[in-house]
Amino acid sequence: MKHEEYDVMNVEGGSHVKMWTKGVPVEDAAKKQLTNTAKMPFIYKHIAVMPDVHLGKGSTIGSVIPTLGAIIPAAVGVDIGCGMMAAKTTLTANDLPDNLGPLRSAIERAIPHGMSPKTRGFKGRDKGSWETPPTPVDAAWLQLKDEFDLVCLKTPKLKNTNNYRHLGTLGSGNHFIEICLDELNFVWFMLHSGSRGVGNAIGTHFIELAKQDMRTHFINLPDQDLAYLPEGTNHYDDYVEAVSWAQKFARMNREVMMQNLVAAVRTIITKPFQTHVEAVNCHHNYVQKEHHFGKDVLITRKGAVSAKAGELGIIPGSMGAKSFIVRGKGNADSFHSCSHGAGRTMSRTQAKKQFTIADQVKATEGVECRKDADVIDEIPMAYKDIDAVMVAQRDLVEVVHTLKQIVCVKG
DNA sequence: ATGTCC
Repeated sequence: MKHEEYDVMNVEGGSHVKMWTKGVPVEDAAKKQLTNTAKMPFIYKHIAVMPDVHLGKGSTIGSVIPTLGAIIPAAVGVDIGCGMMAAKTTLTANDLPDNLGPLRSAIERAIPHGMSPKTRGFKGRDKGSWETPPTPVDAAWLQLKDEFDLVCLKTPKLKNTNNYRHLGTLGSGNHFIEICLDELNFVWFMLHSGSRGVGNAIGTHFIELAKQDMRTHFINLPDQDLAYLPEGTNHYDDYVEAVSWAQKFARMNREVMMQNLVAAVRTIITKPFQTHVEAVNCHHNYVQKEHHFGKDVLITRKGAVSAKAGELGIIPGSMGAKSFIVRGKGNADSFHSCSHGAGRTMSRTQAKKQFTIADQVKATEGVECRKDADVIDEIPMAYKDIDAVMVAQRDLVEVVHTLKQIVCVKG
């Protein structure tokens, strides 16, 4: 008899919750949130929970929510299409300079990062968006522009975002750009970012519309952020179109950044090298139509990665910890999914209270990165043990490469 | 996560 690698939580009046969390801690508050989501009448089969699960807004981060006939915009959230991209190069550790500082500076100069204050003249400059977007941005925007005009008709505030000037920019928070070494000392480029201002505008617009629709139809919910859009309504159709465009923007955002990252590295390392020897570009915060157990359904992955049989994905560790390039095993019960990281064990506020700059310096030894007060919340000790997380999902993915970061740029 | 016109 096959040994099941997941635990099952039964929810009265709701669907099952299958949890790949053996050997990793799960907060009670996260279980409560999963129970609320499982009670929604349009959940298809069951909810799948990844080992990095933790409390989110409305529903947990680190979960896969299959739905039939409705969509929950707050489950996708505001950073629509957030995800990872990684590319292997022909460079090895020996090709890198001893001092990695100039390499980090070159990346910081080449790729806008941090917030984009809309007010012009704020502290004299706008770090987070392009003043004059370079050629790769124009080429990418040409593929997004026509649909952008259509989505603007349904999401008016989209016109007032940075949109074009945000394409190929990092953002802030836990978005980052890294140079890593794999187990054979090959150099990889890796980055984490999403759909910037446009996904935020689309996400907040439809989350608000869904909440309004619930009030109009007197539908009571255990949590306002489980407000949904039923299939067959205009709002549903408009959201599906808009969310899909934001996801396309996010994927291209990462591609453009990767192009500019490679160009920036070439200004420092003059030895010729090839890139994209292996390459992965995956969302971990998105919704799309997929086929599971014989039906076309909507799969919302909120902090989870697609892991079809043979499909490559990226599971980043925290700053100073290992990251993994993984290959999916096509596990049907997980709706072909895996975790999107280690998962937090404490809030950012708690981490800043509990740890010092000295702790962060020690934890990120050997990594060329910021070590100031503003990045203490990213300290590895605020995250679950990545090795335990990988063991808990061994029937979902296998590890192809183990990466260790040596340069990290944060927004 | 975004951006400070909520």
